[in-house]
Amino acid sequence: MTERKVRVRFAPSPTGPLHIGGVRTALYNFLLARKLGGTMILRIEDTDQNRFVPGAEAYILEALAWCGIVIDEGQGVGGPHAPYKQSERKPMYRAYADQLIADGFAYYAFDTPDELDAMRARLQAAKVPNPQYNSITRAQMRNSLTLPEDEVQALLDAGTPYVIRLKVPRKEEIRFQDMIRGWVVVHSSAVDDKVLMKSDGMPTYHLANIVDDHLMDISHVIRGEEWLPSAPLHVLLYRYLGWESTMPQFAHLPLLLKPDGTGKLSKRDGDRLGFPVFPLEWRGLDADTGEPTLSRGYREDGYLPAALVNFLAFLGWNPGTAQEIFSMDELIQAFSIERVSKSPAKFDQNKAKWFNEHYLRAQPNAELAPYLLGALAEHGIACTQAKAEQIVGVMKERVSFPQDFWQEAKYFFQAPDAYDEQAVAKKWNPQVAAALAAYAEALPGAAAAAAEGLKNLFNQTVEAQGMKPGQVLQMLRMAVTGGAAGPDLFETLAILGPGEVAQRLRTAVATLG
RNA sequence: GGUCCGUUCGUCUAGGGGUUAGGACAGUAGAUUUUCAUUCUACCAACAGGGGUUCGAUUCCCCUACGGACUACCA
Repeated sequence: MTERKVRVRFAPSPTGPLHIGGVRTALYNFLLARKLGGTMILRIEDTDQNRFVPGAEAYILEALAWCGIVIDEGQGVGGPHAPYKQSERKPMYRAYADQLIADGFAYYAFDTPDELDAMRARLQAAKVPNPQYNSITRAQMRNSLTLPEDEVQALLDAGTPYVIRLKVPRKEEIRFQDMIRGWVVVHSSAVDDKVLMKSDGMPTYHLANIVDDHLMDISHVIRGEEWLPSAPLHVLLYRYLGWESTMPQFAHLPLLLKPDGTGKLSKRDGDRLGFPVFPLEWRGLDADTGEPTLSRGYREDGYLPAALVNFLAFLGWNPGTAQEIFSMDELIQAFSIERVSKSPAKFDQNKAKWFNEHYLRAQPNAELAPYLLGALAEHGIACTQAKAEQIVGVMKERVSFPQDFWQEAKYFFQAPDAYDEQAVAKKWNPQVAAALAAYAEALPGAAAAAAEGLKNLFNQTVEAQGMKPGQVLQMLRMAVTGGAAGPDLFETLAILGPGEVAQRLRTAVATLG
């Protein structure tokens, strides 16, 4: 096999927000391109004007960028094969359909929707196992294969609506090699005479896809398994167009399934099970009611892009080693299509969360601080970058998502307005109160405001009161934070500062007696 | 219904004709921690079923079951 430049493409339809499965497809394309020193192309497949959704294209671009999937060429970045949007390439497709007709591989069909329905109904009534427009049934339909030439011409001249269909042979074995599944063989009798050009003059996905992949010199087609059934049709198109020698290699990715039960993961599953199926939040309109809808996004739910990417990469692929944590660069190094599994993967929120916790803990405080700062700003609370970094530093071991910072770290900014009743009932008593009061008095004079100094001072003060630190510690935390659990207590006190701590202790002692 | 694809712990998966079938997530228990969390340790848990081939099959082949995708002038 001759060496060929690796050029892969991700070709979504702008019919709505990009599904998480689509993100994975894009990711695998990107990984392969980078791994092999190739080019990653983004093409927008918007041949169905009825399903166009405003904002979907911008969403796709933003989602990919957020994930760190870089587009080398295509929509949004340009390149030698522009335009990269099929609606803008419309004039290019017709010539290929004409070529197919001229070569006897395609034909005009004038059947109306009603006639097509009637045909299917007839076939179904006759218990034909697979009703379709094909090598047999086309003989009874109104097309350029059955109609006299002059009549066809007359219909064309009269502007009668028509489509162009592929003339699929009656008996032929169509085979191709899939990089993931090996040889796939389909008999042509199972393939119908697919519409290539619609009556509105737009190509269908099938024609546009093959023409563009050829024109853009695509070397590998990596797409979801839902395309496997139409791959034989695509092979036929490459052959009839005379492009078989440069036909890309196919890889059909296993599907992403619902976490429970069975079936393809869908938007509704996310709503039902309470996790996002989209990378970014999406505001759309309900297809049935037209009501505005809001779909959650991984970004808004607090997932770090690196965590999502790592998680997604492992849904259907693994390196064959024990390593599970991979940066994008490491994924590029380790990735190979051969190690993509054949079987579909169920979506596991627990694993996604675990990845996120891992990346959160590995993230530098300086990069985490903005999350807390943002929430503080919303509540009108001022805070320095340095203090926010300190807080997220002690908090990040105990949260799953950045937005948890505010909820968990509230007490750094607001004195508790209530105390954990159970803890109070169990451990609060006059001696404890006295010890805490003594600590409050000693605090302002603390030589060092660092955790270590505060701890020593606490131990000395409590022991001077004739008690053991362990008897008072829990109540110290409770008096200062209101709760019974949290990060290292003296680190917490250090961040708060001796003055604030003393103040809160006095309040607690006054309140609880 | 038809065509195609698939099937290892609850989940993601490794493995592969002879293995105590490995790892991770989740779950459980313990250690550490003033507490919670982290961390560490241990435990729990799988080759869909039936036929072949073979000295031997979870691994190769066939059948069945189950699951999925597709079956539009949607992609």
